[in-house]
Amino acid sequence: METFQSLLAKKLSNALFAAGLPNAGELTSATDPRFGDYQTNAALIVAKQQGESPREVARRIVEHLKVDDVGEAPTVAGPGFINFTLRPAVVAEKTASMLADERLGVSQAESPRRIVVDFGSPNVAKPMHVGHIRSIVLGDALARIASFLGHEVIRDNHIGDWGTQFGMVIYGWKNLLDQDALQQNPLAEIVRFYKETNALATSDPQVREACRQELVKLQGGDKENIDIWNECVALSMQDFEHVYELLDIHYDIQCGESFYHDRLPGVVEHLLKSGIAELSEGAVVVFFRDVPELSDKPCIIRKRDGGFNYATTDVATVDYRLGELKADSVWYVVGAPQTLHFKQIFEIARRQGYQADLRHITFGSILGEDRKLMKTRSGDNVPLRELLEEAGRRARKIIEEKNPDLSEPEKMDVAQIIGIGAVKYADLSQYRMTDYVFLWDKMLSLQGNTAPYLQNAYVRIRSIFRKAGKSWNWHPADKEIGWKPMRICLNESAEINLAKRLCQFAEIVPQVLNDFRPNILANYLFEVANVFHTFYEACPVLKSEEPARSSRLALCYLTGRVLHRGLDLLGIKVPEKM
RNA sequence: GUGCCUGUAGCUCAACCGGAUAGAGCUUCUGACUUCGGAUCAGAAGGUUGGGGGUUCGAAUCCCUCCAGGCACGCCA
Repeated sequence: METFQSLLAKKLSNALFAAGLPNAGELTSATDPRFGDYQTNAALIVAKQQGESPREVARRIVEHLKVDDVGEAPTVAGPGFINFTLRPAVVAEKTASMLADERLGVSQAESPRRIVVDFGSPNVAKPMHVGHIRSIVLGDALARIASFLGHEVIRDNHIGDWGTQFGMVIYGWKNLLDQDALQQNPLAEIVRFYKETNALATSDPQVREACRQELVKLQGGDKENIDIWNECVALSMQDFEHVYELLDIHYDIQCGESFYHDRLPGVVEHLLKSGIAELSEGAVVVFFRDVPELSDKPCIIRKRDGGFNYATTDVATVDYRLGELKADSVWYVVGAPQTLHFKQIFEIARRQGYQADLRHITFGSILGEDRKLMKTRSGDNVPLRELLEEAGRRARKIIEEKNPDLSEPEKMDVAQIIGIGAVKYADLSQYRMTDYVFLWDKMLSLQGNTAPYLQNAYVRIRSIFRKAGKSWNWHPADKEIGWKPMRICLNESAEINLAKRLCQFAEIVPQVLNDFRPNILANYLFEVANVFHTFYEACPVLKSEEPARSSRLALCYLTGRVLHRGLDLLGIKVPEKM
């Protein structure tokens, strides 16, 4: 289904051609309702290129614009903008066709790609903490959107399950393990003795050496150490899975660092042979002498002592994803501190001849109310599991206040949906690069740009349909569209505004991937909820006469589906009641 | 020291590849309820876009410079 935007863009392009002008500028939705629904700055750009009067160029373009099938006659305004206004009847038609479309008008990508999305990536023997939220939530939302747009998405959890920390973990397991505590809370106990070992190793060279020996034994395949390692990985995974369940996150593959362990010697050998890497001060190093920004930033892929590091693993990972998984694109949803590292890894991939699209998608930090990195009172990282449980508890409290009549199972279910949704939405509704302040009251508020506000709009719609009776008994999540083709009539301005906004869903969703910004979709959904509420105030639905009644019910239905689908693309669920 | 990121209303954040009078929400103030779930809506107030230069028809956006905060810069991940 073609969007108004792309339809008008084609018409514009034709008009420019017919007027003998170069194709230029862009056609976007209007920045202000006074300027109609869509606008283009094409005349301004062309006029600049050709040294002519912008308004004069605009007039020439307008002469060739044939848009009478969708809108009013285009107007020239301001310095030379051309504004377009849609006719309500055309909007009504489009709205009706959206009703019958399972994809709500969103087109599949013209050239579907195979995309590996690398996000989350927790470390074994360390609990996931608040710092992991952004990677998980962002990565999952991007994966959902890419998948909806028709790409083949492989979600990969690159778990930190191999590396020097295991020397200490194994030493701690052998010397400091408290079996009872391990039974009680396995991961907490592992973290405890890992920290203690770490402290010991820092102050005591003998412990440090012992840890190193344990690591050497592990890497040499020592049976006892391998068993301990396996046990620690399994216990950690249980904890991760619990968090993933709370967050409704599902990976397609979980190729952690250990998965690549066997491949590392081959990787280094290959890079040496091909001349990409060289020996330097005993280590194997890749220099980027011809890349200005990396010229003084070499990348070590094998340490002087023969050990491998995370750069080695990441090169092996690129090999696997591009060489064996045949990915066209890899998205690394990883914090900004690793920017330099990924520049190096991507450059090494390029030198190996890979042409895939490799992206490092960075994001800002989560701050506490003091505007410093969010920590517990004792200065530790905030465990993610506890944070999510807290979200559920707080949501539960609000539900008790606002809607005590819900049944107990409903309360539990709704609290989960609202609490988790609030945390996810707080993250996704803002530009990923800026740091943001984590405020419970703000994200759980029923007012403003929050998940509960959007969920409430949806709940109101569902409530209307419960009252509307059996003949309207379908659900937005149903695969089957239970809606017969019907006429939509748009008379009130609130109806027109709502319908126009709904039609933009298909324009917004693909935009998210331009620069990996789910906040564009979040803001759009907020606007939808907003114009819906205005409509809801201004236009009675159930009490109105036919044909307005059916038409308004259809608008409600479509709004419900857009909210449902839109939030689903962000990984957020909606309750039926709240 | 070098490089990257960030700086927008009192607070939390938008503004898509340079577009029109920089938008929301919270807070404050003024209105609208025998409501389809008022958990809402309508309206008002609130700005030298960190400072200063520059590029042009036009700059929060691009360039230069300074300030503030964060991060990274050869054997941790």
